[in-house]
Amino acid sequence: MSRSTSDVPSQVAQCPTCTVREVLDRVGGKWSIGVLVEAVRGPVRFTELERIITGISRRMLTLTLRNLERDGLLTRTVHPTVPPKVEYVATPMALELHDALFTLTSWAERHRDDIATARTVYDAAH
Amino acid sequence: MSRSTSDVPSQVAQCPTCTVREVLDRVGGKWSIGVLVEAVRGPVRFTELERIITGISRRMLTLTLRNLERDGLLTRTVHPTVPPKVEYVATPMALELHDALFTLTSWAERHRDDIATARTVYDAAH
DNA sequence: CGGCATCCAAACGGATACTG
DNA sequence: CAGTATCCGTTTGGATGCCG
Repeated sequence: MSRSTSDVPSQVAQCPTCTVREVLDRVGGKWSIGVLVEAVRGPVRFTELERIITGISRRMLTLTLRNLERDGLLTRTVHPTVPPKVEYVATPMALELHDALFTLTSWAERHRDDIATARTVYDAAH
Repeated sequence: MSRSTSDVPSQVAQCPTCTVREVLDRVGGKWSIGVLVEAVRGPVRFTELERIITGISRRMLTLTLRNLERDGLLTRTVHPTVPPKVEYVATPMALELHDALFTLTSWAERHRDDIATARTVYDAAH
């Protein structure tokens, strides 16, 4: 792993660091993961999400959905009925991302206690 | 797994979603990954980081270092010399995290073009 | 039902002067 | 060298009214 350039397929993000940041810029938001996870389970409606994801505001849900849709992680389907019905579902790409996040979940679970301890120790010393 | 009930009101993560968020709360910051990556490569000094990580301010470097240290991801070593010398190095736990992030990197590389395309399409339609 | 628009508060982050 | 303190602009996010 060199600091200098290796073979790059496209233009931006040569270094792994930047690549990771790309992901983080998408799902690093406070609510993105939560919305994503629900959409992976199957089609889900706006109001459903609002109920499931505790604490999210109407505005943030909208913003999160729009961003995920824009990045091609979510598909938005409008049913022209009365009352209106809109369903969101994860794309194949999002499913893969969901699986990739499992590695992180695993890490977090393994080290949850270590981190808690580290914090306690640090806070005690400062 | 029911959508309807929120069986656990606790602050601690039971669901995978919350677990992922725990990680993101640590390394989701603008500079965390960059600093982490450098510290994984070996001991690195404050000024070195300031030079390597383009665009970071002195304040943000300090804050990022303190947070990573607090979470037990970085070890800070002070050499009582003149002039002072402080070295930061990643802990074993951080090394594992670094590896786990590779899965995400891989995803981002595979789908970089897809995302770019999705954005173009979305922006054109709105 | 599914939003968008508006207003406001808090968190995040940059620049830089100062210090042991 | 390795920070801390301060100031200030930007971004993020919550609450809510309105509307098709």
